[in-house]
Amino acid sequence: MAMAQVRDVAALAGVSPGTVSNALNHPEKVSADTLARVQAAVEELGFIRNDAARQLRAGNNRSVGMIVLDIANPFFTDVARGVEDPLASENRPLILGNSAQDPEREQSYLNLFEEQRVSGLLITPVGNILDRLRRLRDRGTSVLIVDRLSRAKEFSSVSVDDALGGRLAMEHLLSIGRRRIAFIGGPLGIAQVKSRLASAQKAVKTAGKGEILVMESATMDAAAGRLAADAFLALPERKRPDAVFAANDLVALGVLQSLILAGLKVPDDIAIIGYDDIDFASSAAIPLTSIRQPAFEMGRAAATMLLDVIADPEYSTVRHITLKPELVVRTSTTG
Amino acid sequence: MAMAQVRDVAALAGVSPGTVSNALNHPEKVSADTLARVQAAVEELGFIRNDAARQLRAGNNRSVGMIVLDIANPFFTDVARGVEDPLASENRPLILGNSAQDPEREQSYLNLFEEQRVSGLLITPVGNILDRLRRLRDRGTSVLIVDRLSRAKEFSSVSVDDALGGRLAMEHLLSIGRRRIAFIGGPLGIAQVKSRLASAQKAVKTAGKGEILVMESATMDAAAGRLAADAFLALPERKRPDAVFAANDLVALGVLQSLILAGLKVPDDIAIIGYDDIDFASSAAIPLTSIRQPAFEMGRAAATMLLDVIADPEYSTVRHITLKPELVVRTSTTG
DNA sequence: CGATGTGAATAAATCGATTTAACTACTTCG
DNA sequence: CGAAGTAGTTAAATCGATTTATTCACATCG
Repeated sequence: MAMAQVRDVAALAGVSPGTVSNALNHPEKVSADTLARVQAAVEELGFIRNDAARQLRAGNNRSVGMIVLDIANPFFTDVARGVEDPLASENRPLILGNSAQDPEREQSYLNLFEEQRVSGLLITPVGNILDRLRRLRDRGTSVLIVDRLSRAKEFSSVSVDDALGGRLAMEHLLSIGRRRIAFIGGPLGIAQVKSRLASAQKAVKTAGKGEILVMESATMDAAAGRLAADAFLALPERKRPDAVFAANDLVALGVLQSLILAGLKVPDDIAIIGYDDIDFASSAAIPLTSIRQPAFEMGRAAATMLLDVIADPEYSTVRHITLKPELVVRTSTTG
Repeated sequence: MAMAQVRDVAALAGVSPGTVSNALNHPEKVSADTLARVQAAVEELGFIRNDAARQLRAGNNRSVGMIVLDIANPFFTDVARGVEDPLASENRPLILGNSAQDPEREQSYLNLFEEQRVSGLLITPVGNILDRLRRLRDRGTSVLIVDRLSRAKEFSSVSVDDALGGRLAMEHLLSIGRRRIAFIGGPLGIAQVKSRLASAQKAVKTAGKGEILVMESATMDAAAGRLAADAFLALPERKRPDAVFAANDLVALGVLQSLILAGLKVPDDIAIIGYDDIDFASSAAIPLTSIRQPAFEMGRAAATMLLDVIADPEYSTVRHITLKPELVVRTSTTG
């Protein structure tokens, strides 16, 4: 009933507590014989070490904290899955927090992680938390920004090239002969959305043909897509766009739904391209062309890089990894 | 640079470390004056307590561990979101682990949680881990099973009534006049699937009309749905089912996709009902009728119940909460 | 042969907060 | 007036592992 401690293990194995600790953490410092006896004793007593005590003495926590923007968004769960593996293989627990885009929740997770003295932090920031991040870093926690190019540039980051994504989408639509293109997404204040739109507009300018109709939305879900689609469906037919560039797949699916309901043919009447390439893009009634964001790979890269920094905080310099999105062509643009 | 400790705070506030601790943890035991001075000192030094030390002395960890089956499944992320709130309001961190249905990963998270002496554990078990759970419980961790009715009945649980769900689905299909119904899902070894199918069959027997064609699938994703649909589309028209009961929404969406591609009308030719009512069910090209599983509520109920048990482990008895699923009718069954 | 070195084990110090028991300075009341 | 109680503080013990400095036994070598 009473929980076994090192001293119990030591007694059973006929050695001192210090030796037990060595057997567990530095097996090479211990003779083969004692190692075996200690392991047997651990097994017999079902000893599980008290991590709080270990941590207090050793000073460092093995776990890594992660704060994601929205756990309900498949994109972020993919990132999280990518993070898991590299950490697991170093036997480092991942403490996952969901800020749900709420700066208050973000703060409270930061408090938690600071109290726990986590060795690393992966974060997609919401609020203005540069100071907090600096303090964490000064106190020994390695910090890495995910899916944002930190403006301050003082923290390493892993992100996806939104400008490239916007250009790919637009060039594709232009290449299949579309000229009146509706961009749906928002709010435009979000860096990602802004960047995708800007480079889409630049692509139009470069090509010297086509025009973009910006339809800002308040959210980025299917409802927003339906709303926008219904809006342009109300226009006289010759004023309607012949293609839609949706800032994410949820919006694109909403658009698709409205168009089908209205009896229009996709892509013949209106082509649609989404963004993210979530699983549902390919299994939609009309499979959706999309810009694939390497979410899983981003998580993996972030975790790997973080582990490097943790291993050698002094040596490591600030680095920014930018992954490339790619165009995935499906039926919704090339029936 | 050096991290502030209680003793620094104490020195600055002109009190003893013990008083600082009291001010932080039992404010009522301290005069208003000292409380203010301590708080000011904490603020000034940016003191953040070392949780490992706290935990070691206090003996208990505030955090709660959770092991989900599959973080990529929207159903489980909804459960997790439901869990978050009640915990957050008691200021208890949630450590989220993803077993990905792998017993090994499950074990490694159990090890972690045991080392951390988490105060509570929410788990949807994969492997045979009754012994581990018992040990955890004996050592003071409150254990609660999520989305499974623990066979052993010795652990409290929160789950959804699959038998009711299966019946609701089948009664609905029968009530709109469908008689040849394909059940698609699998593997049939999974308790949930088995239970949904069994009660669907029972509903047929009770109604005295209709028949069920069981199509077992290896997985529960859109691809499995497409596969099954293609299989029955190959049949001569009069042998085809007039309705599909898919064991989850992903499968249902796959079926829908194949049917539309084949030029069939949903629901006129074939009606479809899914299970889970994930977000994408309502935003599909043809909005999907489904059995809504209260995932968020289940998470919420689980967390609330767990907190009760943690608060009073002696008093609390084993309880099993079973939530009711409900039928959500959309276009895919009643065009 | 005595000095030096090496591998293995141990005793004791330590991490940083919380808690217990003891102490003070005041009230209250029989 | 002295006993008993109370509110506020503090000194010191404590949680359970890891680590450091030390000891010990034994081998190696000039």
